[in-house]
This record gives sequence, structure tokens and C-alpha cells, in this order.
Amino acid sequence: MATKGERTRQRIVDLAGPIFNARGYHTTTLTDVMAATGLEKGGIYNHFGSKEDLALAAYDRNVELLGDLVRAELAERRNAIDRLLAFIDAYRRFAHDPPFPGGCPTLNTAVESHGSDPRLQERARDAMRLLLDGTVARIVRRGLERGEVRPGTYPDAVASVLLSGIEGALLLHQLYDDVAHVDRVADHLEDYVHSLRNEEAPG
Amino acid sequence: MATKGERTRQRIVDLAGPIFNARGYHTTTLTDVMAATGLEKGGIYNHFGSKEDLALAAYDRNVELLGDLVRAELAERRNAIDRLLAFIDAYRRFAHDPPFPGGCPTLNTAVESHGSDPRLQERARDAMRLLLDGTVARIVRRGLERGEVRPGTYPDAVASVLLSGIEGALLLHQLYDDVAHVDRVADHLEDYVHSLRNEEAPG
Amino acid sequence: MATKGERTRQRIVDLAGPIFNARGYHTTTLTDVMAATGLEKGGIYNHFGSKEDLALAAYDRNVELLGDLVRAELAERRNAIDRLLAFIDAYRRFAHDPPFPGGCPTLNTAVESHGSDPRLQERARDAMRLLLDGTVARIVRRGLERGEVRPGTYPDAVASVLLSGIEGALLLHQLYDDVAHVDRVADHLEDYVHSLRNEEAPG
Amino acid sequence: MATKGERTRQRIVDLAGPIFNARGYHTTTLTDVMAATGLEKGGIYNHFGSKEDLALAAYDRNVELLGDLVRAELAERRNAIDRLLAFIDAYRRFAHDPPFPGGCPTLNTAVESHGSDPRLQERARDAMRLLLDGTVARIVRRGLERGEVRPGTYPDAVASVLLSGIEGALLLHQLYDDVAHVDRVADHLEDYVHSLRNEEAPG
DNA sequence: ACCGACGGGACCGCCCGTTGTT
DNA sequence: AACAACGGGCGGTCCCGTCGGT
Repeated sequence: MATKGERTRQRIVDLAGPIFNARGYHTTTLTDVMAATGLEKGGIYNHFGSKEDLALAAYDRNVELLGDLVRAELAERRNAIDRLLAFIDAYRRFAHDPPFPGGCPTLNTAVESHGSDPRLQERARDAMRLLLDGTVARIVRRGLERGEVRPGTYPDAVASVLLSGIEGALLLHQLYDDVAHVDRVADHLEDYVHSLRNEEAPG
Repeated sequence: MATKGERTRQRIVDLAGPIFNARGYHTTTLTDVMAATGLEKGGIYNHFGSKEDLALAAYDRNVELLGDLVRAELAERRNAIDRLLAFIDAYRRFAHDPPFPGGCPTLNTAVESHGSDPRLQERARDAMRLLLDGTVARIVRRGLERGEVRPGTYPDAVASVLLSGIEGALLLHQLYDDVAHVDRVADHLEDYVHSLRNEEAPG
Repeated sequence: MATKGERTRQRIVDLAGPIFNARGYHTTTLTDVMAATGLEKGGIYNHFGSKEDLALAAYDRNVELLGDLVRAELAERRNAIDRLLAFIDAYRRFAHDPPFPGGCPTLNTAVESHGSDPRLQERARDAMRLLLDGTVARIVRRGLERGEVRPGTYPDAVASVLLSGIEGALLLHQLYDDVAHVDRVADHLEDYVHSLRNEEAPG
Repeated sequence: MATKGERTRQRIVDLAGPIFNARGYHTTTLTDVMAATGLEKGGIYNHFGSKEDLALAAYDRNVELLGDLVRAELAERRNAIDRLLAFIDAYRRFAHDPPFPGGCPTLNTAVESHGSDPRLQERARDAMRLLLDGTVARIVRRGLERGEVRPGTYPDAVASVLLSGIEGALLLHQLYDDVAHVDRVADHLEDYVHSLRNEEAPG
């Protein structure tokens, strides 16, 4: 079982995650985190060496929660096309029933840390790379190998299209507090994914 | 001829615009603007009542510059499909040869001001609304009227799809400093737009 | 006739006087005076070398206006007792129908400039000295000479009592926006002055 | 025993009180308080949320010190006339041997905060009201009930007269650095108070 | 004589981080 | 492990005053 310190650390991360995501790194102050956790500054700095460290942990936690959604949808789908559709659906669900406020943490972190905070920027790059290459392109590649995806399809292109559409839609959702954008884009991307199916697939 | 104050104000905006866009609102300090303009604080505050006012003016200027690109592409294209393709191409060019550093100002402003700066947020909403409804959806609506666009096409859906894809692609471009994402997404969106052409068109 | 510059200067003083008196020296900003006069900073500094100079002129003007009230009351009163009563009545009227807002300028200036602005402090001292010694004590002295005032009366004591009472009453008036304090104190001081009459006076 | 923070806070107040009273609210800067206390800004803002909060605490402390003088004089005097004389004497002593420099804090605060700082103004009103109504008028009222004070005496009038005289005298004392004004006015007010004695008093 | 623009400085407020203490 | 107190610095704002132009 986790020691008391580890549990406290986890509690801080869980409470700080939504705050950082909703208000942004610069806008969020340690006082906010102190108020949310009920801890004093010393109690927080006992677990994190700096505000940035805390923000990194909070970001990681948010990415993990979002990843849980994706993994849950992908589970038990074996066909590449089905997995891509499930991927899209995961974000549709994320928009409709978000596990934390503030929209997509990677979108937020990528934009706000751009040109000012290398470590957060790197974290956002890693998370996005996992989705682009480690998830979508990987699914397409395996789909090509298995003949589920139409030959000639470019895995990287599919990844760029899906994630650009999704992130852009989440931006509009965040900007207007209107899920319609996400639904329209998800519909479109589903059509796009259907068009990737290999019709010559073996029985 | 413009008065000296107006020229100075314009110079401040021109110099502050790239800074705010590249480093973000919170990260950018008045000292940065002072260094870039060579003015003292008093000289800047003579033209802007607050840092926020300056940021608003800088954002507006950036949006105007980006809008110039779009308008230049749209000019003299009358057919709806052509206009939508030109719209996409404007952003492709924006990514390849940006008039200022830091990526899409509306993306940046929308994200960073979210939940912290209502006025900047509103500006971003307005700018995006102009693109969504005032540009893309409007083109589609007129294309439907003229029979250039396939009946049954939803103007708002096209707007959501195009702008989500574009903004998402600009995000990836910004995150990895790799234009490939923009090109792939632009290619995809062009296919999508082609698919909207009314094949039953007269003549 | 006064030159244009002199008229402008007078206009500035007339408009600045009430502002300085009502809001205080430190609280009043040149921007306030600019707004009230419609002039720009250059137009003001053309007539005054500094904010302090302007405040001095404004204070002098206010003192002059208050002095007009006193002189008007004293005029044509020859008997010392009558003149002292008139003096008290002048302040009663000042409280009931003030020529400018903010209460007694000497009270305000004396307090606010204490320990921070020697020139304003000196001006307040001069103005008060004129009232103490140049007016009240002087009246008493002449009244003693003429046998109108009871022998043994100390002119300086009368001056201290009258002006302390008056200024203190004006303070309470200003603090609670209630003239009752002034009326009560004026009544009391009138009794006091009556008690100074030389009952053994000739014919 | 008081915690360290409370002792530091008290030390700040004790050191800031004389500064604020002697130089005024606007003229006193946090740097002054830093220099006097040896603390950095962070150390001060740990105990006070703003300069105004600190000034309020400092004012309260000064009022308390002055109140101690008054209470010490009033103690063990039961007769109303004696208590009023003691009240006057307290201020005479305050002028001769002030517990802090700068004169009467309520006078200073009332004047300087007038029209610019509502909270300080309110504090001054409260403090003065305690003296007017809670002390002087109250003593008179009880004196009337006990037959110590001449029937027909107006408690509020006595309060206005005493406090106006005292505050006005303190003003002159402050303006000329001359206690004579206070002594003369105190003498006069003592005569006045004596005249309020009920000569028909029983036994 | 007045305007407009700019310099230059100072002040408050805030916020991150550290240290001693319990 | 957590608290409480404090350091130290910076950023935005504001304001007075000057100077060139008109």
C-alpha cells in the first residue's frame, strides 16, 4: 500500500489537474492549489520541487485520464477500421462527458507552453506523438498489413487528419461551449475512416 | 498624413504583435515591448491604457494580416468550390510563409485566454465566427443557391470541418515545427471540398 | 484688461481649487485638472511650474473666497464684540452655504501637508496666523483699548478658543456631513464672546 | 504565548503606527515600513493584504493608545463634571506628552481620507462617534440622571463643543508646534464644564 | 499659448520558493 | 511530513514633468 506521502502527492495531483487545465499554467497560482488541497505551501513543495514540476504531474495525470477513455474504446476492437472509429468516438465522448474541465490538456499545454516552457512543450509533444504515431498511424499500419485498410493509404496522413480534426474541433468546442462542432467533425472523420476500408478484403 | 502619435502607436502594434503571438500574453512583458520599440513605459502607456489593451490591438493586427492572406486568395474566385479551395490554400500558404511567428493568433489567443481573460476570449470568438459563419458557411450557402454545391450539404458542418482541420493542423505544425501536417490536412480537406461539388450542375 | 494667458491661469485656478479641496493634494492628479479645464498638460504647465505651485495657487484662491465671507460679515461692524460674533457667524454661513466643496481649506491643507510638504504647510500657517493674530486677537486688542472688551481678557486665548472651536466643528461637519456640530459650537462660542463684553463700559 | 507571526504583526503595527500618523497615508510608502521593520515586502504582505489594511491596523492601534490615556484619566472619577474635566485633561496630557508623533490620528485620518478612502473614513467616524456619543454625551446623560449636571443641558451640544475645541486645538498645536493653544482651549473648556454643574445639587 | 508625445521613476501587489519549527 | 513565516524580485500601473512642434 502507498505511504502517506504518496497518497498526499496523488491527492495534490488529482486536485491540481483540473485547475491547471481549466485556467492555464500561468494563470493558476500556487495559492489556488493550496486552497483546493487545504495544504500550505510547504506541504506542496514537499512533493514537488517547483510549480512546473507540479504542472507536469498534473498534465500527465490529465493525459492519463484521457488515455483511459481512448483505451477503453479501443479495447476488444481488433479490426483497424473499427479501432479508428472507436478512437474518434472516444473523443466524441470526451467532449460530451469530460472527466475534467478545460478541454484537451495537450491542446492547452502545447499552445500555452509554446516558446516559454520547454519541459511542458516536450511533454505535450510526447503525448501527441503517442497518439499520432503510437496509436493512429500504428493502427493503420497494422490494418495495411492485415489487408483491412485500402492499400496506398498513408498512415501518417491519416494520423494528421484525424488528430487535426479532433483537436481543432475541441478548440471550437472550448471556444463556443458548443459540442456541435465536435459532432460534425466526428461525423466527417468517420466518413473519412470508412473510406479507408479495403473493399477487396478477403472474406 | 498620420500624426506622430498614430505612427508610433502603429509601430508599437506592429512590433508587439509578433511578440505576443510568439510568446503568449502572460509570458510577454511590457519590458519586452519596451525593448522592441525602444520606448519607455510612459511612451507605451500613452497609447494603450493597459497591457490588455495593447494585446488586443496586437491580436487585431495579427488577425488582419492573416485575413489579408485569405482575402487575397478568395479574390476573383467566384465559384463556391473554388473559393473553399482557395480558403484552404490561404492557410497552407500561411503555414509555409507566415507573416509573423508563433502560429495562428486566434488559436493561441483562444486557448490562452480561456477562463482567464474575457476580452481576449471574446475577440477570438469574434474572429473565429467571422471565419466560420461569415466566410465558409456563407460561401457554402451561396454555392447552394447557385447550384454549385451539392444539395443537402450543411453549411455549418462544412465550416466546422474546414476550420477544425485547419486549426488542428496549425497546432501540429506549431508543436513539431513540421509543415507536413498542414499539407496532409490541406490535401484531405481539398478532397472533401471536391466531394461537395454538385455533379448535376447545369452547363 | 487681463491678457489671455492670465485669464486662462485664473480659469485653471478656479476649477482646480474645488478639486484640490475636495479630494486632497495627493489624491488630486493633474489628469483631474486636465479633465476639468479641458486643457492638456502643456497648457497647464505653461502657467504653473509644478503641481505644488498649482496647489498653492488653488489653496490661496480658496482662502481668498473664505476670507471674502469673513470680510463681508465684519464690514460695518465697529464694536469688538459685534465683530467677533460676526466672525463666528461667517463660519456658520460658510458651513451652511459653502462657496466650494470639501470643507475648510486651511484645515485640509494643514493636516495633509503636515510632515510632507513644507510650502503648503507654511501657507496654511500663514493663513491661520492671519485669522488668529491678524483678525481675532487684533479685534480683541482693539476692543480692550476701546473698553469694549472686559479688562484682563487675553487676546491670544480668545483667538485660540474661537479658531479651535470653529475648525474642530468644521472637522465634525466634514466627517459626518452634519451641520449641527457647527451650529452647536457657534452657539457656544457666541455665548463665550458675549461673556467677554465689558459690562462696565462707558455710555 | 503569542505565535511568532502574531508578534511580528504586532511589531509591524507598532512601528508603522507612528509613521502613518506623522507622514500621512499617501506619503507613507511600504518602503518606509520595510525600513522601519527590517522586513521585506513579502514579510509584510504576509500579515496585511494591502497597504490600506496595514494603515487601518496602524490607525486602530493609535486610537487604542490614545484611548488608554482617556480611560486612565476617567478611571475612578464617578461624578459627571469630574469625568468631563478628566476627559479634557487627558487630551491636554496627550498634547504635552504624546505616545506617538503626528498629532491626533482621528483628525489626521478624517481629513486625509475624506473623499478618497471610504474605509479609513469610516474608521475615523467610528472612533469619533465613540468619543462624541459613547463618552462625552453619555457622561452628560448620566450626570443629568444623577442630578450632577444642570437640567436643560444638551448632551450632544456638550459633546460637539468639547470635541470640536479639543480637535481644533490639536490642529493648531500640530500646525505651530505650540502647546499653548491646547492649554488655552483646555482652560476654556474646563470653565465651560464647570458652568454645567448643577448648583442645586443635593447634599 | 497650447497641444501632444515621451521620459523616467516609483509604488503597490503578487507570486514563487526557502527556511526554520513542530 | 506539514506548517508558518519570510525573502526577494518583478510586473503592471500611474503620475509628474519636459520638450519639440504648431
